[in-house]
Amino acid sequence: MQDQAPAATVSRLITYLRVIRQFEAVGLERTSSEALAEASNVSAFQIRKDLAYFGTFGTRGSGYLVSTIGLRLREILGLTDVYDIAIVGMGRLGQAITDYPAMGEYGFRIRGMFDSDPGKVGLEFAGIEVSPMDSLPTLMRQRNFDMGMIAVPSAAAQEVADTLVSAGVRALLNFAPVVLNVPEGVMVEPVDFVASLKRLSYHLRGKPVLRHAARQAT
Amino acid sequence: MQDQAPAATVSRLITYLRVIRQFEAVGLERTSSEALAEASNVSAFQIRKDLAYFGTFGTRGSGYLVSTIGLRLREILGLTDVYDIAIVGMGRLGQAITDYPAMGEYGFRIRGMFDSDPGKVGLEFAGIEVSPMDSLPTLMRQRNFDMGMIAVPSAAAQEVADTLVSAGVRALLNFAPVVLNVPEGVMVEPVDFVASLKRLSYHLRGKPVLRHAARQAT
DNA sequence: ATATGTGAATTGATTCACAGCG
DNA sequence: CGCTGTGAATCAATTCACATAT
Repeated sequence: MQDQAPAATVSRLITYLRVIRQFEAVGLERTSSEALAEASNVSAFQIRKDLAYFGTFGTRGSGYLVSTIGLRLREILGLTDVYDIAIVGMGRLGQAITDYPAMGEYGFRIRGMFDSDPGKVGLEFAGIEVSPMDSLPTLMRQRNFDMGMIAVPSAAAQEVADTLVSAGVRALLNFAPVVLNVPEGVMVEPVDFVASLKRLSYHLRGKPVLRHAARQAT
Repeated sequence: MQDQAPAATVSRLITYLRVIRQFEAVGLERTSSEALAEASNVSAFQIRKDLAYFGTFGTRGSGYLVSTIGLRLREILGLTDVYDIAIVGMGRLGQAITDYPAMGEYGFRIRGMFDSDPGKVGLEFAGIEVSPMDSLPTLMRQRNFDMGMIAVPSAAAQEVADTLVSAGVRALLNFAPVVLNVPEGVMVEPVDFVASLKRLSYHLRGKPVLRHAARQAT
């Protein structure tokens, strides 16, 4: 099962599912590519093309059933499975992720917490004990983590990624602002809101609401 | 000054600048498209093409000067300016952003905090007092926020976006997992790590390390 | 009659090959 | 001679138009 669909399509499918969930929440039963397009800010063409990568969903002339498109989207995105996750780095960020509510709504389960700081080892968050970093390979054999979240300082991120990858993890969420080198078949998703701010600053460059004094950025 | 370069190019420029900063940190003076490519995980072609959108940077035959490419990247990305930011929603997420250290390294300054909850109004974070939501238009006139960060629950996000936009803000960082509708010229950057997890689950779909029991996702 | 599903056309981004400059 | 800068070629994604199914 190779990734035939473009990455942009997958990102949009995630949006479509969000919209469908809103439709489900208000009890809507039928919808159309037009209605989905409206709520997702894309064209109806785009939606039909995106869905077409994965088969046929609706009935011509009448549209889509909210329930079936919802189920199919969940299946396509792999959200009908459960994923066990290891967080590496239990500093402020790691701790914040721990009790983030929205994750449990899907099958994302945090099942391991690691830190190289002996002061952190043994602490408990959300009922899970922090293990020392060097126990990761051993614990991996028992718990088979599907995903790893890298919440360590930039300087340590590549080493953590290597450890996770050699333990068999093939999906990494990387909060550190560095490019990770991983072998073919391993997927890295960067999460970096400062990078997003920089995309915004590019958008605003040269036209601030108020002209500010120039300043040397570091 | 329209956005001539593709969005993907801008994202890569941010990566290049990160690499250049590492080069600066170790005192490296010269580099090449090849070296940058290596450290950024892209092709040397891509780097030269990306830079070419913005002019000429290096000297043929010898490569790039780390200092000049660093300066040019900062200029292109608008990072030599200062941006005043309003955070809306001072719940856990808003508070966490408040004392995030990496932001001050660039010219991103948090200058306003807003919340509609009277219990939050008047509290102080990082030396800034939380103002009531309805004072945003007034304060906007005094402080001219360049960017808005939306850290409110999904249900309130669109309304907050509308308020910010009509106050004149043209760059929004949206932490709520909803699609925001904004007029032409306003840029929205979504930040949603659960969406990133879903991209990972798509990557893993049907091939978990360990086969898990099926489960109905919501 | 209506809205999906899809081949064809178009647009855009990436890759390449090499011309141009130091 | 080496490495940048760039037009041309390839590849990919989006848009369109319409045939198709209900």
